[in-house]
Formats: sequence, structure tokens, C-alpha cells
Amino acid sequence: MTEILKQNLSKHISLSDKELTDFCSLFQKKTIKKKEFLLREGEICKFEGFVTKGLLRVFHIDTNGFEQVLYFAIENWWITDIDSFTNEIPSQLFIEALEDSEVLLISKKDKEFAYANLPEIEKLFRVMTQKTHVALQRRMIDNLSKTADQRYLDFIEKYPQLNQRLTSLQIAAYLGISHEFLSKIRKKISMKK
Amino acid sequence: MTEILKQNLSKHISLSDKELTDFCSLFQKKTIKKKEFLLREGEICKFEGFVTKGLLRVFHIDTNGFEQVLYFAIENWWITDIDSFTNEIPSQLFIEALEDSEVLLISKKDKEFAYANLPEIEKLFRVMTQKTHVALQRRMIDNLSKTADQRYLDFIEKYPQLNQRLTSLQIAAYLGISHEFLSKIRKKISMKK
DNA sequence: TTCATTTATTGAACTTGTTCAATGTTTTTG
DNA sequence: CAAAAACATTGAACAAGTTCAATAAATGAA
Repeated sequence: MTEILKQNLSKHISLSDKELTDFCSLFQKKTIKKKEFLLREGEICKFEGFVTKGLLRVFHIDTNGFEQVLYFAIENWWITDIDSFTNEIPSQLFIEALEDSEVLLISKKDKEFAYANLPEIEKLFRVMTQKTHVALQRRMIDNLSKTADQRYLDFIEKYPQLNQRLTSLQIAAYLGISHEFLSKIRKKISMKK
Repeated sequence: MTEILKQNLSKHISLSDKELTDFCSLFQKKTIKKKEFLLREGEICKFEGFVTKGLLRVFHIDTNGFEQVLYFAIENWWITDIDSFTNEIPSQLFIEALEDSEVLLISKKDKEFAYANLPEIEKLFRVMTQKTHVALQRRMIDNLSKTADQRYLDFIEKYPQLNQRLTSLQIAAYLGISHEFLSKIRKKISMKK
């Protein structure tokens, strides 16, 4: 059952079989139904999670009540509020299942146990954090330089599997535009073809 | 001379005196004059740097020739293209000194030596990368949810020291707006007072 | 100091994106 | 299946931000 997790970890750095198995044994499976929350604003995020099934979104609600999606997570993606989790402070984020989902969760205590006792895990998360950081840098530059049209085209090209499973409402909240405007963009694009 | 670097490292995690000194000895000092480049697009970033004096900017130039500033770095900040550095791929970024500056640089080889031989360095960079990632997540959300007016006010409140040392041109490139529009924002704000 | 270069300001016309309200479509759920 | 709820589309009026061009101010180098 943790096979998919093992494969994911091995993609980043090579770990011994024992270390891999020991580390994976620290995760607990949790199922979560569509529209349920894994985390709400104000709570302290007690887990770092790996998605084995389904689709979730990590989002923020601003002072005007608008939602901004920080990222989506499907099978094989990691999910947490890293700020709240590592610093044990109240989260400013929500994590919600958009489909019936299944995640493997590790607690802070167990993760610290891993850092202390499994030599390569520290490197593993250093590498993984670097990768997500690089991806976010790219998104930041794109958001600064590209129009909504282009960002939408990039999104559907980069994440075709997400595009199929998400409503335009969710995609708009990720792109940082209103869903009405996204609707107009879609119309414009379909007319060009 | 590496005193300021030692202090910075100690802020993140506690290291033994020996480890701290050993690690700092791997850095080389480099001075760089205003308008000179530490890195250009297409080059492989050979260093990770710590600024001890001056001011630099990390930026991207898009297909229309517009510049987007990913971040600025003054004394006590780290500077690199982490993607190019870790993966040894051509950079998409420029790093330029906006003032006469002084940086301490570590090469990839020496950093890997540190990861392999100084047990706590891996943790140090895992923690530092997490912190910069959290900061970028916040900026991403702000860029998705706030108007340029508000982002500018946030910027001068959060980085008063940068605000004084930067031209509005640079600040506009960080906020993702034209410098003309920033000028109008500044006027509007000054009239309100 | 002076001339050239870079930076900042402003206005007018334009483009991009928002808001609101109305309507139609799809999905969920009892 | 029917009703309700959520989602998507469209248009019109508006607001936010860009572009271009002209001018002023500040800075830098000879």
C-alpha cells in the first residue's frame, strides 16, 4: 500500500531498502471525503501528507472573502502547510478534498524521529523542498510577466490531468482571476480553433 | 570577516563552533561593482552566495524584454539561482549588483563536501530553504489577492531599508507593474496624507 | 561644471480584468 | 425522478493597469 510512496521517495534520492521501509512505516493512512477539510485556517497543521488517491486543494481566503489556490495535489503529490507544520503556528490556509481522497500522513514527532534516526531523510526533504521552491519561483515569474490568457494556456498544457478534474472556478482561483473572466478566455480560445 | 555569516547561520540552527568555522572556511570573498553581473542567463550558476555588503537583484527577462525581479539581496541575505546551481543547468536568471557589493561564495563541490562531512549542514539548508519557501508562498498569495497599491504599501512597510536604496523602477519590477503606474500610485498615496 | 544618461512624473488613449445581474446548464441529493 | 444547489456563460458598466509620448529632475562621468 505504501508502494506508491516508496516509488515517489526513490525519485528524489536513492535510499536503502531498510531506510525506505522504516520511513514509510511512520505514515498513517487516512481517507477523506469530497468537501471535507484536512486543515482549516487557525488550526495548527499536525501532518505532512502524501496523496495516494483523489484530489485536494490548498487555498487561502483573503479579507474580501476571495479564495486563492496555492496548489492542487493529486496522486503522488505532497500536501501540507509547511509554515504551520514546522513552526507549530496557526495556519492561514485551508486544505479541502475536491474528490474522495486517500492520504498517507506523518506527524511532526515521527518526522523528527526520522530526521534524527534515518540519516538520509534530512537530505531527502532538503532536496524535495528545493524542488517545490524552484517550481514556485517559476510560477511567481509567470504571474509577474504573463497575461491571464497565457497563464491559462500554460496551465492546461502543464497539467492536463488537473484541467480535466477541476471546475473552472478552481482553475480561476489558481490563476488569480475571476471565473467569469476565465469563461471569456475559454470562449475566445475556442473561437480561434 | 566571516563573523556576519556565522551569526546568520546560527540564527537558523545551532551548530558547534568547529562545524561553524569549518563550514565558513569554505567561502571565498568576492567584490562586485555596481552594474556588474554575478550571473547571466544561459550560464550555469557555480555558487551559492551570502551578501556581506551592498545590494543585488535577481531577475528574469521575459520574451517581451520586460524584467521581473524575483528578489533583492542586501547584507545578510543569501543569493543564488538554486535551480541552476543544484541541477547544473543553464540559468534563466540574471544576478546584478545595484550597489558596490561584497559576497561570500561557496562552490558546489565545497557545499557537497560540507553536506557529506559536516553533519548539521544538511539540516541547516533544509531549514533555510523551507523558510524562503514559506516567504515565497506568502508573496504568491499576496500577488494573487492584492491590488498593486496594497502590494506597494506592504513592500515599503516590510522592507523600509530596501525602499530607500532602490529606484522605483526596481520596485515596480518586483511588484510586477509598470514604473509609470507605480509613479501614479505614489502620487495618490502622497495626496492622501 | 557640464553634458549625457538614467530615472521620475504626467496625461491621454487603450487593454486587461472585475463586478453585477440575468440566464442556462450540470450535478447532487433526498 | 424532481428539486435544489452548484457551476458556467454572457453582456454591460466599471476599475485597474499599460502604453506611448512628452517633459522634468536627478545622477554620473569626463
